[in-house]
This record gives sequence, C-alpha cells and structure tokens, in this order.
Amino acid sequence: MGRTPAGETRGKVFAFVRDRLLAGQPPTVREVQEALGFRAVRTAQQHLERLVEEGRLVAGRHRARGYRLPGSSEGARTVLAPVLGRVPAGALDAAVEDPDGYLPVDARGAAAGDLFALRVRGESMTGVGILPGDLVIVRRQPTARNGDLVVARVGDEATVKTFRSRGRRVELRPENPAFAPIVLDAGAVAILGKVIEVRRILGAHGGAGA
Amino acid sequence: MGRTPAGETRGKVFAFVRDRLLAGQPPTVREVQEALGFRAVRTAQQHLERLVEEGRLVAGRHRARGYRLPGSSEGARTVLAPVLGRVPAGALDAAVEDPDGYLPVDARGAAAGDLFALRVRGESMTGVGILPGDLVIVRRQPTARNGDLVVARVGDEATVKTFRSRGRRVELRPENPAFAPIVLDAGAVAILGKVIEVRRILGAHGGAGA
DNA sequence: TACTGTAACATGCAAATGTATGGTATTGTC
DNA sequence: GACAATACCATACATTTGCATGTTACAGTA
Repeated sequence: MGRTPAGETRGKVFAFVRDRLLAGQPPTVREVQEALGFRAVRTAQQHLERLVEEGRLVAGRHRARGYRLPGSSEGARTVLAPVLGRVPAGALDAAVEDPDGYLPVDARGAAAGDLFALRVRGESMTGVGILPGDLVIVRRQPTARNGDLVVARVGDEATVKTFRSRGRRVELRPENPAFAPIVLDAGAVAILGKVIEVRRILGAHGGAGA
Repeated sequence: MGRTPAGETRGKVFAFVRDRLLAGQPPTVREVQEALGFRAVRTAQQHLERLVEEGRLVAGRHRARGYRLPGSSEGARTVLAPVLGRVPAGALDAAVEDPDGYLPVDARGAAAGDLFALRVRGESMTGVGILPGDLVIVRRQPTARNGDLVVARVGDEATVKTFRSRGRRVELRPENPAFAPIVLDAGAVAILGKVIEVRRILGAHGGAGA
C-alpha cells in the first residue's frame, strides 16, 4: 500500500497527541489511529513508539492513556491553590474553604493543601519586583529563616514582607525605602507561610503601563 | 468498621479528582482508592458515583480515566504551556516541540496550543516589575496594540518589550531608563505574541534578596 | 534482481480499568 | 429491638486499551 513521505505523518501524530495532552485529555492508541485515519492500531502504535524513542513523548508502560509530554511527566504535579481575598484574623483554614478562585500551581514537593494564594496590596515590596495587585503563592509553614519572603499576620492584617530574626524580636522588612520595617516581639507575629512564587496576570486587554 | 463523618471524605475525593483533572492527568478509580486509603475499589467507586449524582463530576461510561469536570469543555481550564529556552530564528513551532518543560496555566479563552512561556534575560523591563529570570507566559498572536507587552523577534533574538506603533515604524520600548528603545521598520519586526502573565519562581530555599 | 528500511495493514493476547454483586459495621430514628 | 441510611469492604466480571506477532507495499541502493 501507499505511504507518506518520511516524517510528515509523524509530525501530525505528535501534534495530535500534544494537543490532546495540553487539553487535559490523553488519547488512547486507538484514538490516535482514528484521528490520523490509520486502518491498523499497530500503525498508530509504531508512530507513538518512535516519538518516544525521539524523546518527544514519554510512555507510561501498560497504562491506559499513558502518554505524556516530557517534563510534565513525574515530579511536577499541578495542584490548585485557593486564592484568598483576605485572611481573617486567626481563620486561615476558614478562608481556604471559601476562596475567590483557584490558581494552578506546579507543586513540587508541597502537598496540595499546603498552598494558597494572596493578592498583594500596597507598594511595600516593589523593590523585589512585587507590585500591587500581584498574586503571591504561599506554602503554609509556621516558621521562617532570615531572608525568606513570608506572609505574616500582624494583628488582623496579613502582610507580605521579608523575614528577619533579631534575637527575641522579629523584623518584617518592606522592600521599599518609603516604608519602615515592622519590629515586633516574636510572640506577636504569626508566620502563615512562605512565598514560593509571584504572579502578575496581565489579562487579555490591558497593557503593562509604564 | 469505622466510618468518617458525613461528607467529609466525599470532599477529599472530589478535591483529589479535580486536582488530577486540572493537572491533565485523569485518575482511575483505583488511583482514587489508593490516594484516599480505601481498601476496596468499590468504596472509591461509590464516592465517584455520588459525585456524579451531585453533579460535581461527569462520567464517561466505560471509558478509562473517564471522569471529567462538568462544563470542562468551556470556561477556565488549566493547560500546560511549553517553556522555551530560546526561540530560534523563524522556528517558533520547532521550539515548541522541544521545550524545557511545562507550566500549568489558567487558559481562559486561549487555546492550548496558543500558549508558551519564555524566560526573561536582561534587566530591560525592571521598570514594570519584570526581573531577569522571570517567566513570561505568552499567547501567540501576530499583531499587537500600543502599550501591549509583547515578545518580538528582532533578527535572531526573541525579546520582551512594550509595543508602540509609530506610523510605518515600530518602537519596542524597554521599561528601564538605562536601555534605549528599538525602532525598526514594521517589516523588520515579527510579533510572536503577547505577554499575558509574569511569574517568578522563588523556590523552596532561597529568599528574595533585596 | 536482491537487499534494506520505512510505512502501513490485520489480528490476537494480556494488562489496565470501569462496573456489578453481595456483605459488615456504625449511626440514628422509631 | 427493628429498621433504615451511610460508609466501607472483598471479590468477580466486562470493557477498554496497551502491546505483540506476523504480513504486505513502496522507495532507494548496490
């Protein structure tokens, strides 16, 4: 029977599988077969094997719908972090139950429930490229090390600052000369977690504004 | 045997399935079983059936890894955007096929294949809070409007700048006084896409450094 | 022609996986 | 206690689906 020039079909197979994977719906070998118009399962199968050899796909052996894109296979798993509009005093867990939305986060190491996101208010951290309206993704932990970017609760407010320990006191340092550090007794500060990522959603319309 | 108070476990089952689905890796019934610590497949199965009854999930009958989120064909969906180390001249598609990894992105509106991510080099955009090493998430499009933050190819380099049209010429403006704008004939600039999000991964260890 | 490599075909088997049958324990209600 | 409802368990069955075996067709090359 007739064939197709070298590599051409392979590219189409890859494109199909990639699109399906990126859409969150891994295809079966038979779905690849149908999509490409092959009359034998084996044909689709062979193309997939080749793509794996070439390193363009990763196969999960004997696993249904087991093909993945390299780099997204193991280790890196996506979870959803709740976006908290504000953190009510003493009720982080309650706030997590009623979020403003969810953000997909590449949770390497962190458990799903350990992450949340907060919207930054104020310009106190512009010195490290964190602007008002930015989202910080936070891993919950009760302690911090010097230099960590943390979310801490001071009174009823949750705030993003750089953490620094000074003897029995704690300094929450803004990264903007116009703001003064907050120095408190260690007992008066509750560390909610550590900032592991910063995001700025620009949206489909607006520009970046100088 | 013992049980768990009403609804509590169901929520965990749903959270697990939802996270997996949004991560692009639909779970099997047995994976749900293991993740929740059930000793019988049937238990996970029953929870899934309930979630379908409640309308929180949609089942694909007899389909492997067939559970879906209702309305997942539309609306906000998480997709994986390929992270491109660099963009070879004229071969964006080729670069997309061999990415450094993938980032989960909340793709509202954008098709899965339309998104990619680039790592920012240089300090030309620090004025808008984009630092060296930051990741920009880009939606592919061949045109831009004034003020848009774009990724453009000038010669063999892909660069992030603010777009501005000046008659038949195009200005690619850095957001840092130390850098000069690039002004070129419109034909000499290829717009690769528009920046829709900026990310900075701080990682588990290092702080933010002033 | 013969040989080699690639692309495709037809078909069967076995592992993975959804679904069903039936049973045990705990809680709450009457 | 009797009854119902819920949560869970143990196991069997049926479909889906990955993978293997073997074959045919075409192109290029010696």
